[in-house]
Amino acid sequence: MARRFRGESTHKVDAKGRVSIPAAFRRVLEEGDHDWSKGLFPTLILVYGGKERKFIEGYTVNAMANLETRIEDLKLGSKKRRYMEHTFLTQSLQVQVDPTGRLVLSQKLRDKFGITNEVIFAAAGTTFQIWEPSAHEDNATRMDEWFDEDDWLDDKNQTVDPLVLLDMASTGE
Amino acid sequence: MARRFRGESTHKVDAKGRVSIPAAFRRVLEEGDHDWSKGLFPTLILVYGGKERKFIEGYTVNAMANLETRIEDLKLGSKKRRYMEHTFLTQSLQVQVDPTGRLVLSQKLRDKFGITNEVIFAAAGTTFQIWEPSAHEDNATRMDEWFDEDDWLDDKNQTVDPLVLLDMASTGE
DNA sequence: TTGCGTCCCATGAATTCCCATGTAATACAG
DNA sequence: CTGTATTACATGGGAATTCATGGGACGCAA
Repeated sequence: MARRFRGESTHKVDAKGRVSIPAAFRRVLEEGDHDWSKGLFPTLILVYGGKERKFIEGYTVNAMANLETRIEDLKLGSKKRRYMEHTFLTQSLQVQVDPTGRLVLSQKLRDKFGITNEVIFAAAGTTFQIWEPSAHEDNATRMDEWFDEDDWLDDKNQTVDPLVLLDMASTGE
Repeated sequence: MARRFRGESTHKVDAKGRVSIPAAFRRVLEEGDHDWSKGLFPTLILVYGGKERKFIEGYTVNAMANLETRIEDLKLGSKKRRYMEHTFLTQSLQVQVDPTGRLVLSQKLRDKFGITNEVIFAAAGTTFQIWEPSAHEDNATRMDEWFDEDDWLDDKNQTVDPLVLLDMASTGE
């Protein structure tokens, strides 16, 4: 399995829409671009579709190729397929990391997500997400609330480690 | 089963955030990194997510691969899964042991856990934890209190050996 | 021309690399 | 078994490199 995106960090967006990609993410992008070799600058795909997705999603070219294959497995002309194509193909764009490790978010993209002068990069395994900071915070808050309000608490109502979620699933260790 | 982390020890954190990893832990990290071979420096994963987790958790790459597999067993797009991804993937980072057996805790990480010039490494079987010293002490105290205040006491209300906890297994936690 | 995107150069800060030292642990010779 | 040589560990400092970020110049298109 290929290397994964990990971690999160905040980056400045300048007047031209340029943003530095976290160095650690660049390594993953390089590994995930079969055309890449040392000295070159990797290509990646940004997906901005999906009404409820409040973030721009970044894919390595390989990961996107994979996703495309899966979409093509859907029945030709079906709603499902059309929808997936609309979300992940139509509303996406291919960009290349520039020599200083940045990518450019066009004005249109920035407007769509309310991005002004900062974004948060958040890793999510095979992809990463680019968030407008306050949207990201909302999301984190909602997650914590969900976890706190639910019933993973033990008898004495003490907080519990997130790992309990795994033990409710199946396969013991 | 692979070698386990054991014991605890205190280490200095220098101005650059460098900390020596206890030598015994390094052996485990080496064994737990399938890519490692003599002369190389093992990779490990640090997890810093989880609102109630007052420590940084260190995983061998193999242990983390294992955890990821279990996360992937959760239903795609489910809250549980999102939460686990957020906690263990987004809020984590991959680091490599350096030639002198150290790792680096970034300023951001140190700030988040209030780490200044010392940390405590505490083994926990398949993982280990890095604590800010006073947080570690608080935790030890709380654990003792939890044990004392609960009902593992026998008829005469005398303290009991922790091993009794094992014999309650069937009762659930 | 006026806004937008691309390319090139610049710079401070953070991070990594390389080398050094004292001390503790271990091996070895007598 | 005992003093000494050797290696392993924990820690520190400075130099070299990478990162994140900013600015100017140029070309293109509406």
